Amino acid sequence: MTTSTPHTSTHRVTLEDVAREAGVSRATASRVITGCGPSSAEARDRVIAAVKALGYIPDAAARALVGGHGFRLVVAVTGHTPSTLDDPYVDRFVASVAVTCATRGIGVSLQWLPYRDPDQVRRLAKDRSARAVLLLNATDAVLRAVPAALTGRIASIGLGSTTVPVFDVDLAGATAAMVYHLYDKGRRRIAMVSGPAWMPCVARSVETYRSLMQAGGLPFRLVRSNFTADGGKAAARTALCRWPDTDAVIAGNDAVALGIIAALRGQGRNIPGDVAVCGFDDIPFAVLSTPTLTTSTHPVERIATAATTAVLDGSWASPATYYPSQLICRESA
Amino acid sequence: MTTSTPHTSTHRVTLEDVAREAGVSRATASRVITGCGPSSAEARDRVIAAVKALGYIPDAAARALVGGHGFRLVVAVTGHTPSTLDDPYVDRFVASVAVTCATRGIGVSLQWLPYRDPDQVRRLAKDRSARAVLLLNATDAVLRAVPAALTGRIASIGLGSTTVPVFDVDLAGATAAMVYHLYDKGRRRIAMVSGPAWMPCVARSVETYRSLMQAGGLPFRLVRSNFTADGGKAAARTALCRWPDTDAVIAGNDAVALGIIAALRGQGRNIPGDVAVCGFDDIPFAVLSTPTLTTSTHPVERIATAATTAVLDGSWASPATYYPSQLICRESA
DNA sequence: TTGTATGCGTTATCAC
DNA sequence: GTGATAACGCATACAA
Repeated sequence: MTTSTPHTSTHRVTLEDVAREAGVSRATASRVITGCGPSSAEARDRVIAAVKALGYIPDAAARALVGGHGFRLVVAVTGHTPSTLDDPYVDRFVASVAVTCATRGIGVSLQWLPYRDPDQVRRLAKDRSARAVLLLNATDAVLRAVPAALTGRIASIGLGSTTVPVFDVDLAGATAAMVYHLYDKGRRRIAMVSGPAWMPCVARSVETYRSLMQAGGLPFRLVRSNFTADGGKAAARTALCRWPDTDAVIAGNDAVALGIIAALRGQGRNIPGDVAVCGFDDIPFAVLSTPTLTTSTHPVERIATAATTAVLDGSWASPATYYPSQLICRESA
Repeated sequence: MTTSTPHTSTHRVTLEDVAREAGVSRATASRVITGCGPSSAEARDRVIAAVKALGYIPDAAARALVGGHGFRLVVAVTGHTPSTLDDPYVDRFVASVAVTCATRGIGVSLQWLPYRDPDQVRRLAKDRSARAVLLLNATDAVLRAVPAALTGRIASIGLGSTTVPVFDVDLAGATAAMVYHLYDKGRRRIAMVSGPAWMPCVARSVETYRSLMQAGGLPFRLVRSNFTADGGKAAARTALCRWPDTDAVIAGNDAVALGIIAALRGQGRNIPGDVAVCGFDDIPFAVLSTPTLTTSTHPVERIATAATTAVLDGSWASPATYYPSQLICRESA
């Protein structure tokens, strides 16, 4: 069963070698390995044995060439400047995608998608090396610019469309849980410091907050910010200047929440005594802040893995998949 | 000069199309585009014009197939468990690499390299889809297992070898600056909470600390930990139990430093009054902690970009490149 | 079920 | 300086 030719270290083992070792043709070996097409049990066993014996690894380049599909997954992040990519959330997402891709022998590349030039999505369809695309912070304009050629191999985190499925955390549920939690704690003048208005995913939080406050006859107090601690500091000042009696703040993420806490304490306010603050993401340092931060989990890894799998396999169950976020009650609210 | 066949949106423009448009052979078109081989000025102009007119993008898969090289950069992180990959530093590094790779049309994949099985590096050489490799937290055993086939397209962050160039932050310089800073502030009983002993990069910090303390006739107080806040908490308790009069602690990173601060404050110690604490990395939350954290910068993006470029271009100036870290003095030390 | 033959898009080796 | 032509490794339509 073993060929007489020894393995020289320079020689790469190819499908031809496997077929010869198994005593079958290349076609049969290929069918067994890909799992597509008919194959007898005996042939299958022999091919599999040969694969293991020779340590065969399919050449992804050749597969991509004949298959006509690319070999890298592109993560495109919409934003106003290239520094949009310089974000811990993006980092975490990309790393998760990179892990999921690794087992399939493909890689990830990360690029900025200018807010001002949504049509750049089309270039991704032209580039044959791009096997699939994952959109982050996509706007309506970006979604409209998605060419039909990308259908089935593109997904979005945040906002989706009829042709682009969306995978994200259940922001509405998370926001509702926070509002209820604060209400239970006796808070009635609850403000929200949300992300920038142009980010579509922000709307889901804001709308939930708005409808809940309205239903309860409570005041609607919204301040727009970015997703940084500095943004949180500024927003806190704005909010307390505008509505001094605010007794709770829901922040867009933990960084913002920590910025808000810093600003509030700087003004002599007691957290959570005077103002309760809660964040979103449950970053590692949420448990290290003073006070420790009440927040809600963000299953970034699950989202990244699901979106990657969907876009690579080219099939998904639903046009919209939202993963639950869990409220983590600590000291700040 | 323009062909009569219109561009159907489904048809991908290939080198054949460019050659036809330019009125030359595929070979000539290829020579012009790659820049390798002879070509007349006229042929060059016509090919370049055709490329622009048709919006031609070379098929990377075909290039990789004929060239024999891969199309993805593999980042392999050594550690005891797969959760080694679940680290903000790794995330940040991978994202930076993914950005640098994007402009070259290739992708990144991230995988765990088991501490117990260093020989798994060899598999990367077998896999033709891997164009280059970047090692994180590589041990001596891993470095020894690196096959010759990887020479010229592998680099390491942390520890290098004669065949594997290293790119990293100047940990020795950063540590020295911290020790001097603490000394200037009057601290004399300075402890260090380092990363685990098996991580070679940790040695550079420890050695610098050791020699400096020895030179100054000061006590050497080392506690091993991991790079998490919980690890920092435990290490702080150990250190203060062993050497109650410790008046300063140098932590392995900011997470550890914040854990140390939390533990110390829990024991009623005043920071920096009783004990000065400094970290490393200068994470965004170093400025948000109470007290704000004295730390040192970590140019992860520069390191990642340099290593990626070196390993992709296959050439580098020096076998070891260390980037400076800058001390950031805040309240904690 | 299996083997034969062809094509994927590019680079490189030759003659010319 | 240029143009045929042979690889590169694999998947698949087709014939057996």
